[in-house]
Amino acid sequence: MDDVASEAGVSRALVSLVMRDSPKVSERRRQAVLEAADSLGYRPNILARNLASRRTQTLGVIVNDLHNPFFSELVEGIEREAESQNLRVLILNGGRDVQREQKAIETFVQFRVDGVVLVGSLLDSRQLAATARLTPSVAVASGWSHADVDAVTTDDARGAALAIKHLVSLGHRKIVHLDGAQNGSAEGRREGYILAMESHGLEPRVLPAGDDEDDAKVAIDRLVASGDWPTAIFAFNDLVAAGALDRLDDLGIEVPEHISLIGYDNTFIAGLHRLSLTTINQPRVRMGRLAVSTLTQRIEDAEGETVQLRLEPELVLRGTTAPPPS
Amino acid sequence: MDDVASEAGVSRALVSLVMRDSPKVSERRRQAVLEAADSLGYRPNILARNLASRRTQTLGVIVNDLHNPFFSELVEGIEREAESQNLRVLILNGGRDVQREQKAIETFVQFRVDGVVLVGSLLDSRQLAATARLTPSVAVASGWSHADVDAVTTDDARGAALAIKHLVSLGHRKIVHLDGAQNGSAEGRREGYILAMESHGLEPRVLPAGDDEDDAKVAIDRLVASGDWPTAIFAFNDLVAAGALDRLDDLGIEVPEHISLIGYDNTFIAGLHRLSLTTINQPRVRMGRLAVSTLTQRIEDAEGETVQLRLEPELVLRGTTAPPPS
DNA sequence: TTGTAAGCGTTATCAC
DNA sequence: GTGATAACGCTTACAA
Repeated sequence: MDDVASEAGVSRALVSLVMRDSPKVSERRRQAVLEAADSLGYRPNILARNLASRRTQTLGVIVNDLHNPFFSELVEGIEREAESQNLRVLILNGGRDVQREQKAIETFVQFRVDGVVLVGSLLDSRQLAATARLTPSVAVASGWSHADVDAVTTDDARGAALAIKHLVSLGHRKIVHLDGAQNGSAEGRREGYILAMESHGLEPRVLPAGDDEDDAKVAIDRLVASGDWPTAIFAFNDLVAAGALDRLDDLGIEVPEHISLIGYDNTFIAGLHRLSLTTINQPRVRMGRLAVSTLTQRIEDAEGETVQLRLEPELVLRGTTAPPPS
Repeated sequence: MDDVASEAGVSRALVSLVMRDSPKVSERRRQAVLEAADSLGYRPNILARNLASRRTQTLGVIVNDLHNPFFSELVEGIEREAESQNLRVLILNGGRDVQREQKAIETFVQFRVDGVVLVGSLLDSRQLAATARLTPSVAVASGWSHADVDAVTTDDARGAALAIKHLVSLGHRKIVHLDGAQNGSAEGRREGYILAMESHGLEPRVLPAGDDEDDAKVAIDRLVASGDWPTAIFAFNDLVAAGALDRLDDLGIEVPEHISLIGYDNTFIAGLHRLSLTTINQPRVRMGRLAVSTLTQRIEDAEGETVQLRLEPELVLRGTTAPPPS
C-alpha cells in the first residue's frame, strides 16, 4: 500500500479510500491510484482489511450435501441475493456429516464471517441454537423444529400431506414412506405423512431409508423381504425416489402400473423424462434469497425477534403416480 | 487472547502455542489454557493468525458449475486429500461464467489462500497463465491446452476416440457430436471426435450445443430441422446426453433402437437405470486428490517444472448404444 | 518451557 | 485531501 501511495504520489490513507470505492476522492487522484495499483500488481489484503475493519462483508454457506441437486440449486438463490447486497459468499461442504458441519461452522466463526447460512443442516435444535449464539445464522431447508433460530423452510408436513392426498385420491390405501433418517427435514415429512395417513383412516408405515439412492435401494430390498407390498411409495426426496425406481426396475416391478412413486424437492432429476417423477416442489431460489435477506437483517439487529419463514410446497404431477392395480 | 492468558495465569505467547497444538507446552499448562479458552468461549481469529503468519493453510476451490454432478463429485476428492494434508478448503461458485470465475480468483487472491484449484475452468490459456502468476494454481478437468500451468485432466481426445470406436464397431457411420462450446474440455473432445471419425474414414459433423440439458434440447431441435439424421450421437457430457435423451423421447425417437447415444463423465445420472447411459468415465476422486497434491508441491516450490497429469478415461457400456437400425 | 516485543497490512480517528 | 498514529488479534524470533 505504501508502494502504491508513493508511486501515485499520494498518501496511504488516500489509497485506502480509493480501494474501498469511497466517494470522497477526486476523480484525478482515483485514476492515479488505480493506475499505480495496477502497474504494481497490488491486491488489497482482505485479511488485514477485515481485521482492521472488524467486518468481512462475507457470508458463509454450509451445504449439507453437494451431491444433492436440490442444495446446489438453492445456493444459486443465496448467491444472487448476496451479490445484490454486495456480500461475498464462501461455501463449505458439510458432507452429510454432523461433525464436518460443526467443523465448518467453527471455520466460519474463526474467519469472522458476518453470518452463516446452513443449508439442509443436520444439526438438532440445541446445536443450531448454540450456533446462532456464536454468529448470526439462518437455517434453510432443514425442518421446522428449531424455535430459537431464524429459518426459511417449506412446510414439510404440508408437502407430505399433498403427496398422500394425491395418492389417496388415486385410490391408494397401502402407502409406505421411505424415511430420511436424521436429516432435518425428515421429521416434518414423516409426521406429515403419518398424520395424513391417519386422517384418511389409513395405517402409516415408515421404512427407514436415508437421503440418497443407495439408502433407497437397501430400503426397497427390505421391503421386498417383508413380503408385505404396498401400492405406493412416498420417498423422502428425489434422490431416494430415483434409487427406489432403479431397484424397482431391477425387480421388474412397473411404475406406476404396479406401484406408484412420489419424490420430494422437484430437482432436475425428477424432470428427466425417463424418470418423470411426480414430486413436491420447493421454491429453492426464493428460499435462498429469503435466507440471505433474513440473515442480513439479523446481522444488523442481533436482538430482533426470531424470524421463521415457512413457504408453501406444491405438488408436481408427472408420470410415476397412477391408480393402484385392480 | 489476553483474557485467556490471564484467566489461565500464563503469557499470551503460551496461549498462542497451545492454540496451534505446539508440542512444546507442558500438559498442565495446556489444560489450563484450554479450559480458560473454553470457559471464555474464545475462538482464535483466523484473520489475525493468517495475517501474522503470512500463510492461510487454506486452499481455494473454484467450481465452474455446482449443478453438474461431475464437479461436485470431484470436489470430494479434493476435500479428502486436502484434509489429509491438514488444509482447509473454501469453495467459490464459478457459475459457468468467465467473469464470475475471474472474480472468484480475485477473491481468493485477496484472501491470500495458499493456492487455488480451478475445477472445470472456463479460462483460456492466457488467463490461466495469468492466474498461475498471481497464486499457485492447478486446473482440473479443464482440457489440455494450457502448457504453462499445472493441470490434472483425462485425455479428452482419447475419451472421444473410445466413444467413436465403440460406435463404429457397432456399425455406425453417421455419428454427430454435440459440442461443449467454450467449455475447456470441449476442444479436446471435439478434436478427438474429428480425428477419430477421419481415421475411420467417416465424415465428422459437429453441432454446437453447450454443457447442460437445455443446450442439448436446442441442438436436437436444430438437428431435426436439418433433416439430415445420424444414427448415433456423441454428447459433450452426461447432462447434454440427458437433455438429448429427453428431447428424443419427446420426438418418439427410440434410443438405442433408432439412434445410439453416448455421454461423458459417468456421473450418477448416467447410472440411473432409466437412463442407463453409455458414457466415458473420468476418475474424479483420483483427479481431485492429484490436483491437491500437485498444488501443494507447487506451493512448496514455485519454480519447479510444470506438472501435467493426464489420466486415462474409459468406456462404460450401458444401454444407450446398439447397432444402427438396418 | 515461558515471556517479551516487534511485526503482519489494513482501517479509523483526528488534527491539519 | 493528507499524514500521523493507534488499533485489529495474532505469530514469531529471540531472550530468559
